[in-house]
Amino acid sequence: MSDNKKVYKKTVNLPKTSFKMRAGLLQKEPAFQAQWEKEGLYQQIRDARKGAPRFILHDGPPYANGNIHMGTALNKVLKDMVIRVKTMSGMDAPYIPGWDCHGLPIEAKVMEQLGDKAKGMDAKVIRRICAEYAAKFVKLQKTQFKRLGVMGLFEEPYLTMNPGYESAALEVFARLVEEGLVFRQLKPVHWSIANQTALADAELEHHDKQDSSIFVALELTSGVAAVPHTEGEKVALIIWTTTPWTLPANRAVAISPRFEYACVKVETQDGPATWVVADERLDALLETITKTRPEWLKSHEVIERVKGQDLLDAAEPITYAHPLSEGMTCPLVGADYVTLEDGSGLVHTAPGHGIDDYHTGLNNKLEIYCPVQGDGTFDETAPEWLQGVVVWDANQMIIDHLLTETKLVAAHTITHSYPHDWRSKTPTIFRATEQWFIGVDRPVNSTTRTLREMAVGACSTEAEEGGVDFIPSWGQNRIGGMLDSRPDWCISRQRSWGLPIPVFFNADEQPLVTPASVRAVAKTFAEQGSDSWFTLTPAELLGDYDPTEDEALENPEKFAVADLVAGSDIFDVWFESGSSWHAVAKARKLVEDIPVDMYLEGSDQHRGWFQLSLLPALGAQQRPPYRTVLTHGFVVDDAGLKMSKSIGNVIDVMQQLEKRGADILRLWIASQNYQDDVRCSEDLIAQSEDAYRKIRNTLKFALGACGDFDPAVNSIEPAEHSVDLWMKLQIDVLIRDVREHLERYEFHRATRLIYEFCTVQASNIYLSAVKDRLYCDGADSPRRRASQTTIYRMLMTLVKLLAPILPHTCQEVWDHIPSRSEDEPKSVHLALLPECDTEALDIAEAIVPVTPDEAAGWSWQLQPGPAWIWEKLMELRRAGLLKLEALRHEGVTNPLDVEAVFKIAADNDQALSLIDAHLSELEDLLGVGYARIETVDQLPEGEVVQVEMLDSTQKYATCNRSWKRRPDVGADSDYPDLSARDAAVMKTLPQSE
RNA sequence: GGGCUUGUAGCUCAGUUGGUUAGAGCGCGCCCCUGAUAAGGGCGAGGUCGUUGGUUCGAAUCCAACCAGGCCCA
Repeated sequence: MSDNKKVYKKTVNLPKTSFKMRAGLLQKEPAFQAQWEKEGLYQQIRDARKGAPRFILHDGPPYANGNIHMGTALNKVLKDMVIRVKTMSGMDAPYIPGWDCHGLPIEAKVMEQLGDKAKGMDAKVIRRICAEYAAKFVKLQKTQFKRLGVMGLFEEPYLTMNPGYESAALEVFARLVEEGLVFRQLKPVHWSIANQTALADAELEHHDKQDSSIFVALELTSGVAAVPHTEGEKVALIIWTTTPWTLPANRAVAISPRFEYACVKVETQDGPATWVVADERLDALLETITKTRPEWLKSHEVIERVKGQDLLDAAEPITYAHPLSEGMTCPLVGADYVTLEDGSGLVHTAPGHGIDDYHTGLNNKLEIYCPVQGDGTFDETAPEWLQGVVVWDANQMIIDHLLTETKLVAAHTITHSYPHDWRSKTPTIFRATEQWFIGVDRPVNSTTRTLREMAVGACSTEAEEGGVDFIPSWGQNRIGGMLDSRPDWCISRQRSWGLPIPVFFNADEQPLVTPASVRAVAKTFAEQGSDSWFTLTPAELLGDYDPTEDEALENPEKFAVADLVAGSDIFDVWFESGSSWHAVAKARKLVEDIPVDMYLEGSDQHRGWFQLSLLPALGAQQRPPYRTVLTHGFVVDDAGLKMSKSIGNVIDVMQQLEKRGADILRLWIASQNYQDDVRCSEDLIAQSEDAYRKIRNTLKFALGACGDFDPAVNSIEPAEHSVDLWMKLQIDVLIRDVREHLERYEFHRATRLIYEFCTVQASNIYLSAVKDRLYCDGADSPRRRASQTTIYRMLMTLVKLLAPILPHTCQEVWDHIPSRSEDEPKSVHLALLPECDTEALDIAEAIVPVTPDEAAGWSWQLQPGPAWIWEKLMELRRAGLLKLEALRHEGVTNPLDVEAVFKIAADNDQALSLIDAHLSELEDLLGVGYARIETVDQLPEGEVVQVEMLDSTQKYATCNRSWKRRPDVGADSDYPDLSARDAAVMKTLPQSE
């Protein structure tokens, strides 16, 4: 560098900012979070938005167990971005995070830790340990959520184990009792033998299991006339089952009235017989016999085929001898769920051991019989040889017994998918027990409609009043399908760690559960928590409740409070979290009444929280709890497979947080289309880190460019034809489009627009173009100030649009903005999103230019608007850059050593004036030293302006200050090594020597 | 097995009511700048639009089947 260059360097206005490119997020983010907490930013926002329209995003409580994972982070950050966008849109959007604290996973974990010590331990002691366990993880997860930059009322979260919450959940229960939706019934439920409890659907998972698949012949005891057979020979129904242990509870055989059944004459080693089996299943049955006991079946022949309906309509009803209970006969019944996919087309029906069987049992007045006890052993009502035997062991015993009795047709081992208890990973059974239910097909007292009807209605496409919006819209299909088919909701569990179902039993084992009795318990719980259920007497729990004054009781004299015994069931945890719209949204006065604005959870919650919040809300208040349901997909690995420890493709969120920082993770989340599954890997997050750097650098450059700019003093509107006007247009387009995407919660579109804006419009084009004037124009020159005005506008736009996504970085930028205008708030998080100058946009975009041909059809002449003009100029830029690239390969590597020549036909006045007006802007957009126009007689067909790039190293001298090679270097004799502009600038500067 | 859903360059995403040669940014490769420097600029190479069949003058787009994922069930 020459001495002169060194001298001039000091006179150049280089970027000036203390904002560092090195982000240091790992140190800065916790510092910002501490600062926000100290300054009470959340409360400041509440105060600032007091009285503004409310937006309530009601938090679905994560389970207070373990560390958060990537899915939790995705969910919380999406919620946080929604809250922040709404807040910055001027709404009052408080956020109260919550935790689901009760339930089996915690209890199981605690029991596991206690080991043998748990035996004989008092329920209230176990509950205390569970509460401590839950509290520990609430505290842990709270720290983790805050580390993600999630903003909310973390000092007062809602916990489902808080007395106030428990009491409020009981209030919801009281309403459901009042509406006649709560009932008690013997019903087969999924039962975990290992945990000795009924399980909710959500507590099951399916794994492969080996079982015995058997075919059994059940001999007819009456109605044989309906089956063609040889007089005097046995007639038998062939049934199939993979759970031989349920045969003691067999009470019927179900067939389909629609199918054809074959009457097959067989000769076996046990003698002759006629079998009834579905025609379509006969071959499969014979194949099984051939494979398992080929000697046994000597011959077979189909005598005739009869319709299932005909068997059901037999003059003398068909009955058969129970396979295990001597002397018992059972009926043949019809059912529509019989399939021909496997089995024999005749379905073994045990109403105490299966849901379909149960319904068939109800329809046909069969006994709901269940000889299996909670520990999985047979009770004293079972055949003596089975009593005390565990069902899994009973399978083989029963097969052996059937073989001895010559009732077995075939048996072999199969592997099939079978429900397992998600905690103990052991297979579950269906077992009929007395359970509490919320009925979905019972008319709700105050409406005559059923819960199912109301729920399906609220979620249907015919968006009636109070209908729910689903984002994405197929959520409606999904929840609708589930609501159509869901059974009554079994809300009771036989465990300790939960909210007790406030039921008392009298001496006759009759339950006391009325709106008043439930509310009495709710009152006690509000004061003393649900632990009181285990420490207080029923009289104390019920307080001043008096059965004789309870109109809901038909026979109050039978319910003397002193003689009552408290029940031992607790609620399904879903009932608790499903009451949060009342226990939190209403109780904390977030809303006057439901619906709240939004529930936002993963798509698995269509069956979970969305549905199990909808039902109680409809039951209690006949309206849905939410206006909008927004769902997101799951986090999967880079190949789209689910993350699992066994595959080893899990990306740990806290590890990423400690490695890269929250804003990187947030940017990654914001850039994903969450409606689908979200792919995640180390590399994919690393890509967001690159994007972050680009954004950060753009912000840094803007801060540096405004280092000596005070908007209140130095603002100047850009001159006509300046590239600043183009930039202003781009900013307005950005604001318009980004806000549109944000309003639709399409963060990934908004994020991409902002990012591409930083890359293309800002970095590649505008900032590169105005560098020369920022650096070399006089510090206070109008042209430079106009660019600064534009850059400042760009900076404020970006920092506000980005604030919901990158709260820490934007706070940092905000703190570095020099001479930030007085009307701007102290924190960017108190600011409003930028407004688009729609008027300017309309003017720029609405005036559409037309070619003369196109104009022919119009009655008036259209003028090209700025947007169109700039589009043409940008095309010239692209063409010029290509030429520049070609020149570079010829050895002219520095564009400042190049002059751009625009060739225009001499008679094209319009083009000449257009290019002339924008000549200096084109010079900078191309980054060349000099640009000029050259008129020519004619241009090739279709060309209006032709751009050429010429090596000017031999033609012009280089300006030692701006480094541009141009003809006006040396024009000022005082500064022979400077261009005219730079010489003029130098003369305005105070002489340093 | 059933319900809902997804499949466009290595990655993240655009692709209007079916209509020229399927786009962008990143990443990658090559080049340049050194006054945005743990930065910046330019150019370029990347795609049988999951597969197969069908409708159509014409399909990434409409239909069907299949394949591979995901969630929820059985």
